[in-house]
Amino acid sequence: MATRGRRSDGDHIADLYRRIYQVVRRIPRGHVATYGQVAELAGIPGGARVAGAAMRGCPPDLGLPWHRVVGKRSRGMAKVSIHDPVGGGIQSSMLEEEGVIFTAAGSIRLEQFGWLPTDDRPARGRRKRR
DNA sequence: GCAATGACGCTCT
DNA sequence: CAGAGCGCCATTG
Repeated sequence: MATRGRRSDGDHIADLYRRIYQVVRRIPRGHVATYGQVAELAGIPGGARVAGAAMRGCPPDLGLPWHRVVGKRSRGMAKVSIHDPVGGGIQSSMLEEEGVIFTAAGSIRLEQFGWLPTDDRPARGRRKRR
């Protein structure tokens, strides 16, 4: 599928999607990232929609923390963009459980819970111990 | 290969 | 701060 038809059997999902899942997986608990951020880190600048499409078909087998991915509504403010009333409720509950606080309007302050992809990579071989 | 769709993003009103 | 419109990218039919 997907015009490239490389992997005939199994196939599953495009390698690009896999990269997106990998990015979502590295989001620290208690923080949230936007689709645009995930897409850019995955190698798709401006492909926020693609990240969403990938999340929509997120395989539960990977235990992907998709609930940490939110839609950037305004500068410094994000909100759950899931169209599913049930899934959206689950995501809010999960985030709240992780310590994320929602405003009265149901938005999240990125300046407080926004994930900053900077600290990662101790370089000196010193692995960060979680 | 073209047309339509979508868990988005930014700007203007 | 909230709502509506247009644009961007990849997948699917």
